[in-house]
Amino acid sequence: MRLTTKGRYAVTAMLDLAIHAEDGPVSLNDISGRQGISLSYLEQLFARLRRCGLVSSVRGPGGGYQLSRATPEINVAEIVDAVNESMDATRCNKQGNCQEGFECLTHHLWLDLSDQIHEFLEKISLEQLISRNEIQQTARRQDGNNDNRIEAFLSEAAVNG
Amino acid sequence: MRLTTKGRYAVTAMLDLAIHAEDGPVSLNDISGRQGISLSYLEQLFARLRRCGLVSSVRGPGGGYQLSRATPEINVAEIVDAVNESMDATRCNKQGNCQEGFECLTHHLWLDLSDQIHEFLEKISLEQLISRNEIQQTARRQDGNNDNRIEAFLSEAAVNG
DNA sequence: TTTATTTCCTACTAATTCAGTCAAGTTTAA
DNA sequence: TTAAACTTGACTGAATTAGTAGGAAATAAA
Repeated sequence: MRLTTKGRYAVTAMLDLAIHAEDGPVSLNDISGRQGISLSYLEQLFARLRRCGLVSSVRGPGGGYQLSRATPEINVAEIVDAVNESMDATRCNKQGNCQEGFECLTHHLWLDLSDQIHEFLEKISLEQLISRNEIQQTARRQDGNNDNRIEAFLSEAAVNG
Repeated sequence: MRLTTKGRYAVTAMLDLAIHAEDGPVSLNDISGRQGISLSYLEQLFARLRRCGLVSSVRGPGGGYQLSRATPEINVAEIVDAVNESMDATRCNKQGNCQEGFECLTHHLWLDLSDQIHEFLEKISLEQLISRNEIQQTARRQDGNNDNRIEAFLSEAAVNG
């Protein structure tokens, strides 16, 4: 079992996508800028997310990615599953042949833990995440930085005619 | 966050220790034979378990390892913590500086998940594990193999005088 | 006192995965 | 037609895993 940057980045990016869904397709370049994730790495992650049917892509200028389903219909577990192998805690992939064809002494413990983790992550939808206070604050901070850049660009444009 | 063979072996070995506690100190060689874990690897794991005060050692012939506390007083979480870094799911070790000094968009999600996992594993003591049916069965199977070997040895000894 | 058994300690290694880069493509709106 | 944007595959340095190897120290038993 593992949860690494890969799975964490995927959820973060999907959440960014959900937050900025109103503006049409979101480019990986924008996500990269806001979330501090390298563009090339995002490309790899979204290839998997697309293959699992979680997002759809729009190519060409003005294109980007969109969620395939509404935010209440996407939960964190499936995002992590899409990019990470899984959150399975057993060694035997739940086969029960962990020690010479038989169950190891702790097989059922890890089975229970796997269920526990999966249930927890399954219960959390993107919509629920968006509605959380801390996340809205963080999102505003990230967008604020972006707005500042836009403002700076616009005022400069005004000066230059 | 990760749960690998290291953490799983540690819990398995501690459980083996708990099950055979009545026979006095348990040697790593015995555990290695019963649980199919390499002796050298066990030595590394028990060095950490000893440093964390979970087991005490008796050197010399007939020696081995003993639990430092009674089985209800040892839970799975502390065993995993002793050998694995931790089951912390955040990237920032709960510091909240995951993205350029600020919290990343999903910081609180991973914080909650970490708590969830830790609480779950904390609630499970070695005593609870021992009392589980599947574990008793597995233990009997493992000891059975061992008993067969002892029987074979004894009957051979009888033949040889 | 010797010997066998056991823990203790350090160093090494092959394989895997992570996290990310690089370089070439293809699509398609403007 | 052109450039923005996605797509794909190969590659890489660093870290971690899952061990192995070899010996030193302690100690109970012969």
